[in-house]
Amino acid sequence: MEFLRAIEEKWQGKWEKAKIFEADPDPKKPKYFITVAYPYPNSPQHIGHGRTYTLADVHARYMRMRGYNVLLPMAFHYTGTPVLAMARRLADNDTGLINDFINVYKIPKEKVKEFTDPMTLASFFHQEIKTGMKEIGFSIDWRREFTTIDPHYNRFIEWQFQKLRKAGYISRGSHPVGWCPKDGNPVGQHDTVGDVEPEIGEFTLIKFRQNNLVFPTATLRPETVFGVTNIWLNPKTKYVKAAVDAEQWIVSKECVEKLTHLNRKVKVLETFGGKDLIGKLVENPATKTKIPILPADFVDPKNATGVVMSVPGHAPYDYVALENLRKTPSQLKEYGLAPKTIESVKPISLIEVPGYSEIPAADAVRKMNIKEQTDPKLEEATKEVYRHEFHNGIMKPNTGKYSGLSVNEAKDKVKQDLIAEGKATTMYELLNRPVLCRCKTECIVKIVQDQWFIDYGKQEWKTLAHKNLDNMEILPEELRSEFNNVIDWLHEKACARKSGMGTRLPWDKDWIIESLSDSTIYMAYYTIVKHIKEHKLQPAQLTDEVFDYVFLGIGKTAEIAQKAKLDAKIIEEMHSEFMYFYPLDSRHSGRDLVPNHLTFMIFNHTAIFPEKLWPRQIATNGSVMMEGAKMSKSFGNIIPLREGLAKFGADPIRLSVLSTAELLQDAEFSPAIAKSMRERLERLYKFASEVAKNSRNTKTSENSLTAIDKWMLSRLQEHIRKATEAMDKLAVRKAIHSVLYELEQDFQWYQKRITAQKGHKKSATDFVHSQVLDAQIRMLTPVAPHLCEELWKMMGEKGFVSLASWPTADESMINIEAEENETLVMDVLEDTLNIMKATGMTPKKIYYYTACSWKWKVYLEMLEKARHGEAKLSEIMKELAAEEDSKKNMKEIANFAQKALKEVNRIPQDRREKVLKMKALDEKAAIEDAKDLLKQRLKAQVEVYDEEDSQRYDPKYKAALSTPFKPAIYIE
RNA sequence: GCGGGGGUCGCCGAGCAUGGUCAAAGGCGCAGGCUUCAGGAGCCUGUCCUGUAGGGGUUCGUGGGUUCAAAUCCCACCCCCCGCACCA
Repeated sequence: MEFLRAIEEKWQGKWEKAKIFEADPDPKKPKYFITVAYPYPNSPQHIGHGRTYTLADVHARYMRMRGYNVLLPMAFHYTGTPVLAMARRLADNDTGLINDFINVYKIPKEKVKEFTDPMTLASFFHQEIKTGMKEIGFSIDWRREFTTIDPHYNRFIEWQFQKLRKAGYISRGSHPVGWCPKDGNPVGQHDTVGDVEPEIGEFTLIKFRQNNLVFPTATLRPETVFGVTNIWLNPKTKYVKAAVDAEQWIVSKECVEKLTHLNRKVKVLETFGGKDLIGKLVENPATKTKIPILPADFVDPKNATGVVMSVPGHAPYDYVALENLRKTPSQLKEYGLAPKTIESVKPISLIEVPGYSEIPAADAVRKMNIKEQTDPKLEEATKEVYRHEFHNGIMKPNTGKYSGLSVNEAKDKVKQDLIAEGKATTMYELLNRPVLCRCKTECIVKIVQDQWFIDYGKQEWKTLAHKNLDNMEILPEELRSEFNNVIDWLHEKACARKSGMGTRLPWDKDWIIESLSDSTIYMAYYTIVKHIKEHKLQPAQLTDEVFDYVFLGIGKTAEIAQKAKLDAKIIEEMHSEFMYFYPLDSRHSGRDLVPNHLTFMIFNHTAIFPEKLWPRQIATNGSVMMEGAKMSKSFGNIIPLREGLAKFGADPIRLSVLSTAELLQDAEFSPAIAKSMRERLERLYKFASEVAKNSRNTKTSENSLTAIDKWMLSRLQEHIRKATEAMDKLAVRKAIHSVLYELEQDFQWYQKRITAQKGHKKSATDFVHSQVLDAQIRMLTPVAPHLCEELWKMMGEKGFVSLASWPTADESMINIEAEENETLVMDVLEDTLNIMKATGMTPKKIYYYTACSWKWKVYLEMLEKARHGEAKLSEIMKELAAEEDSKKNMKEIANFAQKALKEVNRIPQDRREKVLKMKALDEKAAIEDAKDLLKQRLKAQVEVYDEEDSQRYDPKYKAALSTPFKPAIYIE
């Protein structure tokens, strides 16, 4: 362990000193520009974060070895509420959080106290994260580092927003948000107790009237207005009569504040108990019928208006409440209701649903055996009825012009019509209430006025975004359809808030641009920030005109430079560096950013840059699981990255997060995995040391290589090919498997073979070893760069392996025959073992009989036929019969052909081609060659004969059973 | 609801895009053996059923279909996970 850490530190030092990851424009080299979503410095990074960044680094390192001038920069996202919220929670003495900081992150108590200041907190974690990134060996060009609250960056964002505004993509309006009335702030998921997302829904308020008095019943199913039999009020709670805009409404007392937040003018005129209104009649605006107001305890005054229309035919709650009322005459009496009033209230059926009776609500209630209106099962019953009615329900004739429509269609039509006729209005309400703010106050819905939006809903903009996406590579490709959907769905996105850190809207300084909106095109900023720092430019010098020229080539440099009090040369330099590195070749992030940041990036690029500068690739990855649970702060199961590095080493951690899962999947991490990775690397190191000792100056001429050497080298090419193909798709797991495990398997077979083989030349072995190791080290470098640098040096190579080239498969070393021979040996061994198992024999001597030449000839002819479709026995027999020399043993041939044909027809096409290319195999020689190994593994004597060998020992006449690729076997 | 991903031999998990070499990689677990003073670990062998000759049978969520041939292609259904915003 100490040893690995020492290596890491050593090479990180060397890289930094040699500045090998600092990328400047180089016209002689193709460039490759990779960025990863910059981190929020509000807590230390953990191993989960490490995955995304490591993947990006591996990508960068791979492309560098493929000969590209790779730029991988990094910055820090101070914008918005994450940093602020963290500081505030600490200031509020959130003990859980403070404990995490002290115990999990091992931050000194004294230091944590200082974190109530957001800037102190941010800059501390900024450095912490940066150090971690260095310790894990990311190949970042640190000269380009910045934060999103740097005044220069603010200028850049201002420029971006002016551009968006001029393009007509900024709009303003009001929209509903979850809101804490006490804090006076919008609440999102992370602001609520239990991290619940406030779900905002739109209720339809249908205006039942009593003369001029409006009873706004809140419903999510306006189409059922035709089945209303009564209105429910909660008799035990307070209601008010209030002037709402130009009308007089009856609503629950609790509703008043909500209406105010929804921008209605509300003035309470009178307060009274719900029971005071029981028994009064109101008119249904849709049917003009007069219906009574009845009492129901299930009515929640906190939900919407607290006034509810009753549709007992289709709403289980209403059905049960009505039944309850009917059965308790005492209640009727209490509220002065005549039994006759109740008797006349009968469920009305207005929707026809297959599988249900006239009264679906009654069916559901009976099925679930619900007796009381307070039964929680009613929730489920309601959902069930609704689900069926929504999908399969048809409106009945008693719904007038909606008759025959599906519920699905009628729902919206009824709503729109009622609103248009002034018989209804709408009200936002939380669907999953109660939602509690962290301050324990119940949240409500507020309509925020004059909110600024980026209008991703614009059709022509969507078209551009689709165009970009269509020409982009998406890794993994499976997510493309999700991007397509997100582009279609997005609409106005609130882009500024009144609090937090960041850039102020240039035209309305009260607002601060929020973090998902100031992080959409910043990749461009990396290409110029180097110059800003180098020349110590002032923010004021970065005028909109300067940016226009640098990024878009608009204007004349001399004029711009003069106005900005800036050297024209610097503007040119920035422009050409931008033009060199842009467009962005690859964008990395966690897959959770697909529906927001990544898609915003696409949109904003298309809005601001010409098509040739749009991003070319997006690569996303899943998260890291720790013992089955997602690694995240709230679960308390995190391992801070730096702690992991100290414990397991950088290369093992890199390997761990990338080798256990492919892009889309979540990766499993555990100390055991990290440990086994470390051991795997240590074994490689040990082996490499051995090889290094032996293979200095290994120069072996090709002709001293034996079959098994050629086999190993041939296999090596296949592994190189596979690893390269995998890396091109960022299937790092696959690549690692190919390089580390599959290659290793072949290599172990090779070792077994040469160990068993008497007199295998050492020079050949050394040559093969060094070939394998050379390729293996190169291919492992992107994932385990530290160890590989060390091995590289050990192998006597000069310079950095980080800058060496990725190996390419050498076609000339691919040896089909050697591979087929070896496959034969493996098959023969396996078959023999199988026979031993089936018979329970312990063999003394084993005889193999390889197929004779005519069998091969027939076999190959069949293959040739099969190449152009299925080979037919009759055809082949005819042809064979025509041939002179085969006439003598037609019966034998027919026998064999029948068996072989079955084989031939199920061989895949590419293997057929291979076999045809190399013709008959010298099976006898192949087995002879592996005789030492076979003897050793089978613990028996081994003899090989050609089946037609007259000298053969064959007491059981097995030889005739041989077929190509399947020698006959006799064991005694 | 809308959208996305997924259901593989005890468990985890490849393979499915380009159907055949798939009873289906690898790891874990389990069983036996070797090694070690011991502990850990390492190595080897086995691990669907069945068979005294390399074979046969039944498997890849469920049910159909296409094909000489399907874990792999098509259709329907069931189940699980994730996202739906002003919040990163």
